Amino acid sequence: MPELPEVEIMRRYFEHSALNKRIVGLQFHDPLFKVFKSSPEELQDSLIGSNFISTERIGKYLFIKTDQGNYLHLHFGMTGDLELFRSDSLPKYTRFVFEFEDGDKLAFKDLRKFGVIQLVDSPEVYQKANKLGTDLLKIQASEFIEAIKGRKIAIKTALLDQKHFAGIGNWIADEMLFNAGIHPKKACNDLNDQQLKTLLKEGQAIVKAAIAKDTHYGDFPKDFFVNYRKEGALHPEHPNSPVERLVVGGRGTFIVPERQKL
DNA sequence: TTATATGTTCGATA
DNA sequence: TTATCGAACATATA
Repeated sequence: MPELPEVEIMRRYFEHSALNKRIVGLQFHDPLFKVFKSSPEELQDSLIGSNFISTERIGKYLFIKTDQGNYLHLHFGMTGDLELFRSDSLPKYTRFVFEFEDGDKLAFKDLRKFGVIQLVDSPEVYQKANKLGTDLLKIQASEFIEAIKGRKIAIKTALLDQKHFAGIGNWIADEMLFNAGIHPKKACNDLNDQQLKTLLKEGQAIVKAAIAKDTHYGDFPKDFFVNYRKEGALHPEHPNSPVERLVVGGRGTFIVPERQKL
Protein backbone atom coordinates (compact mmCIF):
# COMPACT_ATOMS: atom_id res chain seq x y z
CA MET A 1 0.00 0.00 0.00
CA PRO A 2 2.37 2.64 1.08
CA GLU A 3 3.63 5.47 -1.05
CA LEU A 4 3.74 9.04 0.15
CA PRO A 5 -0.05 9.54 0.32
CA GLU A 6 -0.68 6.32 2.19
CA VAL A 7 2.04 7.11 4.69
CA GLU A 8 0.57 10.56 5.19
CA ILE A 9 -2.80 8.98 5.95
CA MET A 10 -1.11 6.56 8.35
CA ARG A 11 0.64 9.47 10.01
CA ARG A 12 -2.72 11.10 10.65
CA TYR A 13 -4.15 7.79 11.83
CA PHE A 14 -1.28 7.42 14.25
CA GLU A 15 -1.85 10.92 15.56
CA HIS A 16 -5.53 10.27 16.15
CA SER A 17 -5.08 6.91 17.75
CA ALA A 18 -1.83 6.96 19.68
CA LEU A 19 -0.70 10.41 20.69
CA ASN A 20 -0.43 11.51 24.32
CA LYS A 21 -1.29 8.17 25.85
CA ARG A 22 1.07 6.32 28.15
CA ILE A 23 2.58 3.22 26.59
CA VAL A 24 2.22 0.35 29.04
CA GLY A 25 3.32 -2.61 26.93
CA LEU A 26 4.85 -3.81 23.71
CA GLN A 27 4.32 -7.07 21.85
CA PHE A 28 6.68 -8.60 19.34
CA HIS A 29 5.21 -10.96 16.78
CA ASP A 30 8.04 -11.42 14.34
CA PRO A 31 10.10 -14.42 15.54
CA LEU A 32 13.01 -13.79 13.19
CA PHE A 33 12.89 -10.10 13.98
CA LYS A 34 12.99 -9.05 10.36
CA VAL A 35 11.25 -5.72 10.79
CA PHE A 36 13.04 -4.67 13.95
CA LYS A 37 16.19 -2.61 13.56
CA SER A 38 16.27 -1.88 17.27
CA SER A 39 16.37 -4.64 19.88
CA PRO A 40 13.36 -5.42 22.07
CA GLU A 41 15.34 -4.21 25.07
CA GLU A 42 16.00 -0.84 23.48
CA LEU A 43 12.39 -0.49 22.44
CA GLN A 44 11.14 -1.47 25.89
CA ASP A 45 13.56 0.85 27.66
CA SER A 46 12.73 3.74 25.43
CA LEU A 47 8.99 3.36 25.02
CA ILE A 48 7.45 1.78 28.10
CA GLY A 49 6.11 4.51 30.33
CA SER A 50 6.58 7.15 27.63
CA ASN A 51 4.11 9.02 25.48
CA PHE A 52 4.22 9.82 21.80
CA ILE A 53 3.88 13.55 21.37
CA SER A 54 4.11 14.36 17.66
CA THR A 55 4.74 12.92 14.21
CA GLU A 56 6.73 13.85 11.13
CA ARG A 57 6.89 12.36 7.66
CA ILE A 58 9.57 12.54 5.00
CA GLY A 59 8.45 10.81 1.84
CA LYS A 60 7.46 7.29 2.87
CA TYR A 61 9.29 7.51 6.18
CA LEU A 62 7.35 8.17 9.38
CA PHE A 63 8.92 9.50 12.57
CA ILE A 64 7.16 9.68 15.91
CA LYS A 65 8.58 11.77 18.70
CA THR A 66 8.49 10.48 22.26
CA ASP A 67 8.43 12.58 25.38
CA GLN A 68 11.96 11.31 25.99
CA GLY A 69 13.11 13.36 23.00
CA ASN A 70 14.03 10.53 20.67
CA TYR A 71 11.95 9.18 17.79
CA LEU A 72 10.46 5.93 16.68
CA HIS A 73 10.89 5.45 12.97
CA LEU A 74 8.36 3.37 11.03
CA HIS A 75 8.61 2.31 7.43
CA PHE A 76 5.82 0.30 5.87
CA GLY A 77 7.65 -1.51 3.10
CA MET A 78 5.28 -2.97 0.53
CA THR A 79 2.53 -4.23 2.79
CA GLY A 80 2.73 -2.38 6.08
CA ASP A 81 -0.30 -0.89 7.80
CA LEU A 82 -1.58 0.29 11.17
CA GLU A 83 -4.70 -0.87 12.97
CA LEU A 84 -6.14 0.25 16.27
CA PHE A 85 -7.86 -2.57 18.13
CA ARG A 86 -9.00 -3.66 21.57
CA SER A 87 -9.90 -7.31 21.20
CA ASP A 88 -7.71 -10.15 22.41
CA SER A 89 -7.21 -11.51 18.92
CA LEU A 90 -4.51 -9.91 16.85
CA PRO A 91 -5.23 -8.34 13.47
CA LYS A 92 -3.86 -10.46 10.67
CA TYR A 93 -0.13 -10.09 9.94
CA THR A 94 0.52 -8.15 13.13
CA ARG A 95 4.27 -7.86 13.82
CA PHE A 96 4.27 -5.36 16.64
CA VAL A 97 1.76 -3.97 19.12
CA PHE A 98 1.74 -0.87 21.26
CA GLU A 99 -0.45 -1.18 24.36
CA PHE A 100 -1.73 2.03 25.86
CA GLU A 101 -2.99 2.69 29.34
CA ASP A 102 -6.53 3.38 28.12
CA GLY A 103 -6.81 -0.17 26.76
CA ASP A 104 -6.27 0.76 23.14
CA LYS A 105 -3.77 -1.29 21.19
CA LEU A 106 -2.13 -0.29 17.95
CA ALA A 107 -0.91 -3.00 15.60
CA PHE A 108 1.86 -2.63 13.05
CA LYS A 109 0.84 -5.15 10.39
CA ASP A 110 3.13 -6.25 7.60
CA LEU A 111 2.52 -9.35 5.53
CA ARG A 112 5.78 -9.33 3.64
CA LYS A 113 7.94 -7.97 6.43
CA PHE A 114 9.77 -5.39 4.38
CA GLY A 115 8.82 -2.80 6.95
CA VAL A 116 11.10 -1.22 9.56
CA ILE A 117 10.67 -0.37 13.23
CA GLN A 118 13.60 1.51 14.69
CA LEU A 119 14.55 4.06 17.33
CA VAL A 120 16.41 7.08 15.95
CA ASP A 121 17.76 10.34 17.32
CA SER A 122 15.79 12.57 14.99
CA PRO A 123 14.37 12.72 11.46
CA GLU A 124 17.13 15.13 10.45
CA VAL A 125 19.89 12.84 11.64
CA TYR A 126 18.25 9.86 9.99
CA GLN A 127 17.76 11.77 6.76
CA LYS A 128 21.43 12.70 6.55
CA ALA A 129 22.79 9.35 7.60
CA ASN A 130 20.58 7.42 5.20
CA LYS A 131 20.74 9.82 2.27
CA LEU A 132 17.03 10.42 2.23
CA GLY A 133 15.93 13.26 -0.03
CA THR A 134 13.51 16.14 0.37
CA ASP A 135 9.84 15.34 0.65
CA LEU A 136 8.14 15.52 -2.74
CA LEU A 137 5.61 18.04 -1.48
CA LYS A 138 8.34 20.35 -0.22
CA ILE A 139 10.96 20.21 -2.94
CA GLN A 140 11.53 23.23 -5.18
CA ALA A 141 11.45 22.82 -8.94
CA SER A 142 15.08 23.90 -9.24
CA GLU A 143 16.21 21.24 -6.79
CA PHE A 144 14.11 18.59 -8.51
CA ILE A 145 15.52 19.46 -11.92
CA GLU A 146 19.06 19.52 -10.62
CA ALA A 147 18.65 16.07 -9.10
CA ILE A 148 17.59 14.53 -12.41
CA LYS A 149 19.46 16.49 -15.02
CA GLY A 150 22.56 14.98 -16.50
CA ARG A 151 21.87 11.47 -15.28
CA LYS A 152 21.77 8.80 -17.93
CA ILE A 153 19.44 6.35 -16.24
CA ALA A 154 15.79 5.92 -17.21
CA ILE A 155 13.56 8.68 -15.89
CA LYS A 156 11.35 6.24 -14.04
CA THR A 157 14.32 4.78 -12.21
CA ALA A 158 15.31 8.29 -11.15
CA LEU A 159 11.78 9.03 -9.93
CA LEU A 160 11.81 5.94 -7.73
CA ASP A 161 15.17 6.80 -6.16
CA GLN A 162 14.49 8.28 -2.71
CA LYS A 163 17.90 9.90 -2.45
CA HIS A 164 17.15 13.34 -3.86
CA PHE A 165 13.41 13.58 -3.38
CA ALA A 166 11.29 11.17 -1.39
CA GLY A 167 7.83 9.75 -1.70
CA ILE A 168 7.33 8.51 -5.24
CA GLY A 169 6.51 4.83 -5.59
CA ASN A 170 5.66 2.58 -8.47
CA TRP A 171 2.12 3.60 -9.30
CA ILE A 172 2.73 7.30 -8.76
CA ALA A 173 5.76 7.20 -11.05
CA ASP A 174 3.60 5.64 -13.76
CA GLU A 175 0.86 8.17 -13.13
CA MET A 176 3.29 11.10 -13.39
CA LEU A 177 4.84 9.82 -16.60
CA PHE A 178 1.44 9.21 -18.14
CA ASN A 179 0.27 12.71 -17.27
CA ALA A 180 3.43 14.27 -18.62
CA GLY A 181 3.40 12.10 -21.74
CA ILE A 182 6.88 10.76 -21.13
CA HIS A 183 8.09 7.22 -21.77
CA PRO A 184 9.47 5.67 -18.55
CA LYS A 185 12.61 4.46 -20.30
CA LYS A 186 13.47 7.90 -21.60
CA ALA A 187 16.92 8.87 -20.38
CA CYS A 188 17.02 11.67 -17.82
CA ASN A 189 19.47 13.65 -19.92
CA ASP A 190 17.04 13.56 -22.85
CA LEU A 191 14.47 15.60 -20.96
CA ASN A 192 14.39 19.36 -20.84
CA ASP A 193 13.71 21.58 -17.85
CA GLN A 194 10.14 22.19 -18.88
CA GLN A 195 9.37 18.49 -18.98
CA LEU A 196 10.92 17.97 -15.57
CA LYS A 197 8.97 20.89 -14.19
CA THR A 198 5.79 19.35 -15.53
CA LEU A 199 6.65 16.00 -13.98
CA LEU A 200 7.07 17.57 -10.56
CA LYS A 201 3.86 19.55 -10.85
CA GLU A 202 1.93 16.44 -11.88
CA GLY A 203 3.53 14.42 -9.10
CA GLN A 204 2.57 16.91 -6.43
CA ALA A 205 -0.96 17.18 -7.78
CA ILE A 206 -1.37 13.39 -7.82
CA VAL A 207 -0.11 13.05 -4.28
CA LYS A 208 -2.38 15.81 -3.02
CA ALA A 209 -5.40 14.35 -4.77
CA ALA A 210 -4.69 10.92 -3.30
CA ILE A 211 -4.38 12.38 0.19
CA ALA A 212 -7.59 14.34 -0.27
CA LYS A 213 -9.37 11.07 -1.03
CA ASP A 214 -7.82 9.37 1.99
CA THR A 215 -6.01 7.14 -0.52
CA HIS A 216 -9.20 5.25 -1.24
CA TYR A 217 -8.48 4.20 -4.77
CA GLY A 218 -12.11 3.74 -5.59
CA ASP A 219 -12.69 7.44 -4.95
CA PHE A 220 -9.90 8.67 -7.21
CA PRO A 221 -10.89 10.70 -10.26
CA LYS A 222 -12.05 8.53 -13.12
CA ASP A 223 -9.24 9.63 -15.42
CA PHE A 224 -6.45 8.71 -13.00
CA PHE A 225 -4.13 6.36 -14.83
CA VAL A 226 -3.93 4.03 -11.85
CA ASN A 227 -7.50 2.98 -12.68
CA TYR A 228 -6.25 1.56 -15.97
CA ARG A 229 -2.91 0.28 -14.79
CA LYS A 230 -3.15 -3.20 -16.23
CA GLU A 231 -2.28 -4.78 -19.52
CA GLY A 232 -4.83 -4.14 -22.25
CA ALA A 233 -6.89 -1.58 -20.34
CA LEU A 234 -8.22 1.42 -22.23
CA HIS A 235 -7.84 4.89 -20.78
CA PRO A 236 -10.78 7.06 -21.91
CA GLU A 237 -8.44 9.56 -23.57
CA HIS A 238 -6.83 6.77 -25.60
CA PRO A 239 -9.50 4.33 -26.71
CA ASN A 240 -7.28 3.02 -29.49
CA SER A 241 -4.07 2.48 -27.55
CA PRO A 242 -4.33 -0.30 -24.98
CA VAL A 243 -2.11 -0.15 -21.93
CA GLU A 244 1.15 -2.07 -22.25
CA ARG A 245 3.28 -3.56 -19.52
CA LEU A 246 7.06 -3.36 -19.51
CA VAL A 247 9.76 -3.67 -16.90
CA VAL A 248 11.85 -0.66 -15.94
CA GLY A 249 14.40 -0.83 -13.18
CA GLY A 250 13.02 -4.19 -12.23
CA ARG A 251 9.53 -2.86 -11.61
CA GLY A 252 6.35 -3.55 -13.48
CA THR A 253 5.60 -0.46 -15.54
CA PHE A 254 2.48 0.50 -17.46
CA ILE A 255 2.18 2.93 -20.35
CA VAL A 256 -0.16 4.09 -23.07
CA PRO A 257 2.07 3.67 -26.15
CA GLU A 258 0.28 6.31 -28.18
CA ARG A 259 0.98 8.92 -25.53
CA GLN A 260 4.38 7.87 -24.18
CA LYS A 261 6.97 7.35 -26.88
CA LEU A 262 10.70 6.84 -26.76
C1' DT B 1 4.04 -24.01 -11.33
C1' DT B 2 5.21 -19.45 -12.61
C1' DA B 3 4.64 -14.65 -12.37
C1' DT B 4 3.49 -10.63 -9.92
C1' DA B 5 2.84 -7.36 -5.98
C1' DT B 6 2.06 0.39 -4.05
C1' DG B 7 9.96 -0.94 -1.41
C1' DT B 8 14.59 -0.85 -0.06
C1' DT B 9 19.28 -2.62 0.35
C1' DC B 10 23.44 -4.76 -0.85
C1' DG B 11 27.03 -6.72 -3.72
C1' DA B 12 29.09 -6.64 -8.23
C1' DT B 13 30.54 -3.97 -11.98
C1' DA B 14 31.73 0.05 -14.67
C1' DT C 1 34.84 7.23 -5.29
C1' DT C 2 30.50 7.44 -7.49
C1' DA C 3 26.81 5.72 -10.48
C1' DT C 4 24.20 1.97 -12.05
C1' DC C 5 22.11 -2.67 -12.31
C1' DG C 6 20.11 -6.75 -10.74
C1' DA C 7 19.29 -9.98 -7.16
C1' DA C 8 17.50 -10.67 -2.69
C1' DC C 9 14.30 -10.24 1.01
C1' DA C 10 8.97 -12.83 2.70
C1' DT C 11 4.44 -14.15 1.63
C1' DA C 12 0.05 -14.39 -0.78
C1' DT C 13 -2.65 -14.57 -4.81
C1' DA C 14 -3.81 -15.27 -9.70
